Amino acid sequence: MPYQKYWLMKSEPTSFSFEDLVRSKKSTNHWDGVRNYQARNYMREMRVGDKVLFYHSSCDEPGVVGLAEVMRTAYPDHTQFDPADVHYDPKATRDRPIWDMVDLRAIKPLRGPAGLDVLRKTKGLEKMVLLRRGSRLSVQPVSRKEWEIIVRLGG
DNA sequence: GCCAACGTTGGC
DNA sequence: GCCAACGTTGGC
Repeated sequence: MPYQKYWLMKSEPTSFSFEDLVRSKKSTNHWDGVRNYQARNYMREMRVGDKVLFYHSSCDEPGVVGLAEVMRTAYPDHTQFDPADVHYDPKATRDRPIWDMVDLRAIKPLRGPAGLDVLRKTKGLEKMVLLRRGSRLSVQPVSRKEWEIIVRLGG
């Protein structure tokens, strides 16, 4: 396998939670709805086997709740073509898709969820994209060390 | 290409 | 619900 990378992906648990991923067939599902170019471009960099921190946002306890891995590299997000979908993009066509998604498989939940408050206080995570002021990217790169620290936090 | 207005994100 | 920070849009 080529060089393996680490990522963090945000989801609002009310729309799609880590538990939803676990309950999916083969614990695998597609990650649709990304509508930000930088986040999309990061997804395009993903390779099968890359590891992902699954983050819950806009909820009572925001934080990393589970580990996942990339099962399929970027391919067109079907929701961009569907006028009935909230993520519909009239500028996208089947011939010229704009937005991509990847498939993820749940590896395991973190026993002690690594809450945002905890992450902020944890040594070695000072430079995490997630913790940068004003950072809103829903798909972000994570360093190997950051990954290891957070996995250790989660037991 | 500038930039004001507007929309979205996401913690609190 | 508030609001800071950021991204996008569109007139010029």
